[in-house]
Amino acid sequence: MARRSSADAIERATVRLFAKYGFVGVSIRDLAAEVGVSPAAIYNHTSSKEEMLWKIISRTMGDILGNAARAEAVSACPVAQLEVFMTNHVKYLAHHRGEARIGNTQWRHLTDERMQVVHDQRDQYARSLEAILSRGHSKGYFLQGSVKFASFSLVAMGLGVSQWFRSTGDHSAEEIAQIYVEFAMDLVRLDRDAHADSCPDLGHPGAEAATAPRPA
Amino acid sequence: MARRSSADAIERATVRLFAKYGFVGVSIRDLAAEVGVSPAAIYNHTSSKEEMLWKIISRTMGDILGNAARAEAVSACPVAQLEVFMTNHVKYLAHHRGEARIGNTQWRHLTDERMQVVHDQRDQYARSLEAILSRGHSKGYFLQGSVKFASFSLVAMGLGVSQWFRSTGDHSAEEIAQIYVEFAMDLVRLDRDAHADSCPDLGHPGAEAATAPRPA
DNA sequence: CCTACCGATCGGTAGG
DNA sequence: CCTACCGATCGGTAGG
Repeated sequence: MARRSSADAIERATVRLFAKYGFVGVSIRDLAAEVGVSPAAIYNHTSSKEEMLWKIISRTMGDILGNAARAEAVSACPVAQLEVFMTNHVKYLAHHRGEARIGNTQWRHLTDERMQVVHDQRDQYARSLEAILSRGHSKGYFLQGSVKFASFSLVAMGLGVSQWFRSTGDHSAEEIAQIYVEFAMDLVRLDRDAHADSCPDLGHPGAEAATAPRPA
Repeated sequence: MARRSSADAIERATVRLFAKYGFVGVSIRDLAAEVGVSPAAIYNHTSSKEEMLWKIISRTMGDILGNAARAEAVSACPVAQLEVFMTNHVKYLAHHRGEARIGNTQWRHLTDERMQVVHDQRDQYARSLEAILSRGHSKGYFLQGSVKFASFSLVAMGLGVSQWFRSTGDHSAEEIAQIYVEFAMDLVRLDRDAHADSCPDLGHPGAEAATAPRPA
């Protein structure tokens, strides 16, 4: 795992330390020591500490909003959309644990305008999942009517993954994502018969798993 | 809402500010200014800043472990235990939002031994929920076999509540707890027939809701 | 409960 | 990328 450049090494150390000790709990001197340069050298790669935080958070928010957009684009069927959304959600948070922690707990240390941007993006992410659940409920695929709370729950479940996931554990991120897709389908109360009867995109990815009778 | 004493006012301000800006992001001077005393006066009520953090976290962990113990004691039936566990979980986290945030994100700023205590308590909490799910699965009430991940998911869902809940919102904590109990029963795939057939504690609290056919 | 202060550390910069 | 340093702020204490 060769460090390609100081910029890279600094970015990686920043994510690791901000995630562990928080933005305020990490000094420029801590970062410099971790990378093996002088404190002043950090400022060759950034204009301020807050800029480092913003870089991490804005990239992360962009990533997950991209995942959400791809989930909505994958099919006209809310079942397929939910499956892809949840898969992306869990896999991203498992593979970007530090970024997830930072994005969720450290945005209060951004300047006011940036804090507002992040707040709006979080809102947009939750609302895009909520929209999937709403459409599925309208079509009669998802019997669960509390779409707002269901949406919050599914988002929170994924954030939980970012807290305990270890790539060295018994399950890969892929396997965990599959389990969480199953949890999601149960939580929204997928009606497999209703879905099989009127799916607008027959044969979409996961349609078989979503309509086949469940193993006892 | 009269402040009964400075000690009380300091404790409340500490929870509020630690939850919002983090342990390292709040200075003794911030706390003093919030309460309206001099910085030095804070030390009439505590021996150190870390002691203030420990007081909040240890009390909170004790509270939720007590909730978990009461859930296991309420009945011999895992369905009743899960219902009570989830109700307590959601209601406590809705009513102690600041403490929940602090307990979940600020324990890294405790001394090593205290950090270990909190780590063990978090483990114990998750394992007590996991034990309920395991017993329910063995008895054939809960069809979901991924009890570890289901347990993590239910804990994370509750932590989500502590992030967005407002007592001024459309739903009371009680109402939200009921919805989340429903989510939990769906996520573990409660088999209502199996439960009605062999519940070891017929007539336990919630048994009716847990066995009655679901409204369409 | 206060004023006044301790040494240490902070984010950031000057100058090379 | 470095050494050396700036003013500000930190947790905590002395002395009353």
